[in-house]
Amino acid sequence: MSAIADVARLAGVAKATASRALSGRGYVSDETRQKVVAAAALIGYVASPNAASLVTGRTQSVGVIIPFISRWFFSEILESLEQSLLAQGYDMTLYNLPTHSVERERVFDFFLARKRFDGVISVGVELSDDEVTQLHRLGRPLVGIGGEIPGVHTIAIDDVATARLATEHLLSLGHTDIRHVGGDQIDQMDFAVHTKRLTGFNAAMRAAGHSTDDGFSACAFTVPGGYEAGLALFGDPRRRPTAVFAASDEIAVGLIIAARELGIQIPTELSVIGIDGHPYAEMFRLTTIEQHPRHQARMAVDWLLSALEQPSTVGTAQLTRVPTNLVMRSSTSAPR
Amino acid sequence: MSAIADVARLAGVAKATASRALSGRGYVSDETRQKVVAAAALIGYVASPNAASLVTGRTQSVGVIIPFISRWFFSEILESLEQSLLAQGYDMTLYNLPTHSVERERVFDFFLARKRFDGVISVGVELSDDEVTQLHRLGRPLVGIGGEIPGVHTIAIDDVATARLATEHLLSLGHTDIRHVGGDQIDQMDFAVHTKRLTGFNAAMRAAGHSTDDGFSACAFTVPGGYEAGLALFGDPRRRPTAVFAASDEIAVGLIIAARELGIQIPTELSVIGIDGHPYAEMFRLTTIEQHPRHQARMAVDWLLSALEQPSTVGTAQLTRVPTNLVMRSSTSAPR
DNA sequence: ATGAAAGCGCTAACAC
DNA sequence: GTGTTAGCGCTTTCAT
Repeated sequence: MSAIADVARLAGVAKATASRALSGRGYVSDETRQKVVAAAALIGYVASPNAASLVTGRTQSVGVIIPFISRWFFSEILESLEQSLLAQGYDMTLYNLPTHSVERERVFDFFLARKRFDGVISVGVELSDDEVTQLHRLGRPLVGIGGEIPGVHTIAIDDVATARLATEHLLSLGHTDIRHVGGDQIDQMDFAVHTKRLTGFNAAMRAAGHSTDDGFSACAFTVPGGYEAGLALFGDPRRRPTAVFAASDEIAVGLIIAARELGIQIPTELSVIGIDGHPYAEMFRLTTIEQHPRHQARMAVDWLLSALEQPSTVGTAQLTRVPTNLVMRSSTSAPR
Repeated sequence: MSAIADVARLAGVAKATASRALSGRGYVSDETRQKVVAAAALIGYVASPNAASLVTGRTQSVGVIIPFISRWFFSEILESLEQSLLAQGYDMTLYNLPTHSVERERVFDFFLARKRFDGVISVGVELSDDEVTQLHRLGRPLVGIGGEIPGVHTIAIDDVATARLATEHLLSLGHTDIRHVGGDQIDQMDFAVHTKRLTGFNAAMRAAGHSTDDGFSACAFTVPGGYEAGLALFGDPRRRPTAVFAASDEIAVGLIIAARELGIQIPTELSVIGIDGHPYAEMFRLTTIEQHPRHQARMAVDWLLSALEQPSTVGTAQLTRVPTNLVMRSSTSAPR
């Protein structure tokens, strides 16, 4: 509607002065600023971000690419990213990129190429070298959450160590017949999360002198996934483990639901531990390892925004490990 | 990087011709188009949407305002919106607006006023008259999902009728001692969804000649919320209903978990019905009423994009009721 | 069917 | 401190 020229005319100054007064950049006398601000308020002036972007190259918005929206960890990240960005005056443009998707190429070649963002946050997406190069060529800072990407600043937990910690907790209680129920090893999430958690489990088991043969069951990374796996795994009492390390709280909850349905007592007959810090953990009194998604999200935004202010930081790509911590609840105990 | 001038030079034509060839608007000979397209591909030209927006007024992006990200219904809507919009070449900018939030004013006055979108989709947000006026003044189409807003085209289910249908199912099985467990009547979601579902419940109960005194328990609209309510409601066997209508599948699942923990058999001692179509419904064999979020999302996008093509449609604000349907599973049966 | 030129609304240099 | 001027990269009349 109204342009900055209208504001300038009304305030009796030049466009440039009006621009300086409103943006805060450059020298303007207090008196003039007041006039300009009043004039702008009077006619309800709102700057056109397009026009500003065209000349400054900044868009005041951040692109987020993420493979899931509805899974707890990711929606938690998303919510936190949105809040942090909004608080700093940034819009958040969302690209939902399922792992094995035909959209992926399109998002990179078409949507991201449009450069409608000042930076990109990649959540749980393992970018290929080509994709990183492509993104870097756009000259915009890039932050990853969820796993190491060469040349990209990243916030992530240590999946192997976390899985080892979970397993060690069960071992320390005296369990020896422990299973790992986690994501399928073929149909992986990015960053080989499934493999890393299995690796941590196997390492802990072997270090304690236990076999890892037949120690793993695959399932979908969801409550129903854990439920299905639980029905299959606990069906035969003779082959039932005394403890299970689930690769996520969702899976752990599904396992517990299945166990209860089969009449198995938690934790006297079966101990279960998960990873995440999901709100359901409380309800199921699930022992779990928290990975603080909101904290990770805030760190990512902080880094991105500071990289925007100090473009020198661009070379500083490094991996920040976020500590995870064990929260004990009564889903685990010593084997009887 | 490269601008349209580069493409034009390389193809040996004027900027205007290059623009026409690439955008598809206006007359260009096939031969010329080919040359231009080849030149663009050669130097990896991508049009600057900012510059284009500045002159066309179109941004090729849509703003979405939504109160929750992690609740199933909303994340399902979000995922579907994103897919539909992406498929049509639109970016999606997300504004997460918790119901009682201080951010709300800021989003309207600052973020939405920037007009960085061609249209707005409001999901589960009951816009005030002022907000609608404000949005309409921006001259952009607006579509709502979740409840009637005067002057705004809306996609919604009939909450009262849906709640009545759910209650009638329990009544038709022969239940007379039925409770409704739903959202708090003071701390409402937008569109008074909590009240509407309670209203539908009360209407069905009274129509069948049953009292509605003491027939309602409030809880959070989540699985843990339903769980808490269930522990409280089912604790005393003497006051236990034979059936419960839960205002959402999440609540219903929480109730079932609580009931099982208390040793109550579903459905022989207690029948439960919910609303949503949540993926957990299958696992808990929950009878539910589906409300098809993805369908609603697609309808909203379709309407918005057609309104963008035919601005005449602007006056056509109307309420489209999305049909809901009962899916019977074994969480309900006749009272014994 | 194509080219030349104007201008979308803003900010950044450079004068004063 | 403030005004003038020159574009940012594109689309769109208006000529031709």
